[in-house]
Amino acid sequence: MVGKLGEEIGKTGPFASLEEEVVLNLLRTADRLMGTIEDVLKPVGLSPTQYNVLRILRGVSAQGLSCQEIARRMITRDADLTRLLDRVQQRGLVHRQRQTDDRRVVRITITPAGLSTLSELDRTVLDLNKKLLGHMGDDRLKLLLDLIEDVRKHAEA
Amino acid sequence: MVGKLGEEIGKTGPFASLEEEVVLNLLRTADRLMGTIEDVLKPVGLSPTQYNVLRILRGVSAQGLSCQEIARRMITRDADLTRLLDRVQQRGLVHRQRQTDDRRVVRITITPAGLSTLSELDRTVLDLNKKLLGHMGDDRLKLLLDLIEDVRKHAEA
DNA sequence: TGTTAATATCTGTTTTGACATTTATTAGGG
DNA sequence: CCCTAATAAATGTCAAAACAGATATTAACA
Repeated sequence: MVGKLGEEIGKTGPFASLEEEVVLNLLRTADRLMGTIEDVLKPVGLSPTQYNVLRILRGVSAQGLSCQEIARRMITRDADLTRLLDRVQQRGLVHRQRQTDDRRVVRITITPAGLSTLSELDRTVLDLNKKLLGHMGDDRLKLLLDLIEDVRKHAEA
Repeated sequence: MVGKLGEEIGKTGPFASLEEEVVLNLLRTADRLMGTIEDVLKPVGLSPTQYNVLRILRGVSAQGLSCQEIARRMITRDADLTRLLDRVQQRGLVHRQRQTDDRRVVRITITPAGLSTLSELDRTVLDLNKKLLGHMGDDRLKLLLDLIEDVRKHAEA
């Protein structure tokens, strides 16, 4: 029952269950992936969350999104989107404007500077993903995707 | 090419590659799992990292571990283990003692209070893991484990 | 219409994380 | 042995996350 992570982290006893082994493996794997992503973003001074927000904004053309729409789409949750946006706004990467019809919502758009920062990273990120997962064939990747989505849907419900 | 996460987060365009879709799905799934884990740990006032450290220490019997051994085994990396240990030590959950033969290393052991805190959580955590992944059969879980380990080994190398 | 609830975002405060540096101790080569 | 490098852990400092609560605006309904 002790799998390869069990050996690697020096654990002597078994995992409490197969489910636990999968959860811990998944968390550790995600942490390591995030580490490599941080490494490639560091040179341009973006955190993974900031990068994620910029990419979300690039994907929605010029009309932008409200804060809560951004929050909903993010890969990792962030309790304090306001100040995250403060920081990228100060660097000129996004633009904020209060909506006129509903003055509660603030519409966020990506600036040309934001777009250019992103495009600098596109090739690097593409290469990184290939480097991280390219060794697995497409069939195994599709299988993995199917299984992961099964987990995620259950965890998000 | 646009998978279910693509639909869910409202993305209109496709992922840049299958590899990217897998990476993003994996990160988002891990984030949601971590969220539910935080929720069950919150009542006892432990962070996931603190809980992880205590479990590592429980697994190695009484002789304990050095700081760097703990760091190596952790699920998520932590640059500041010293102060994490400060906090759990102040709560009486671990014990610190400098080694006599090599006075550079500090040996950390879990206290009875630490063990009892953990055992309070065992049932809850077991149930949580079942709730999160129990809907997938063992066969699919084993398949997922195999695929995830393939990713992790490559990412850790 | 007035009053309360709901929504969207922001702010204040405290804790935690990140990063670089520092101290203490041991190991190794000349 | 002495000097330098290597290792283990701790510390100082600053940025970012967590948590609670506040503000502004709109919606809902008696």
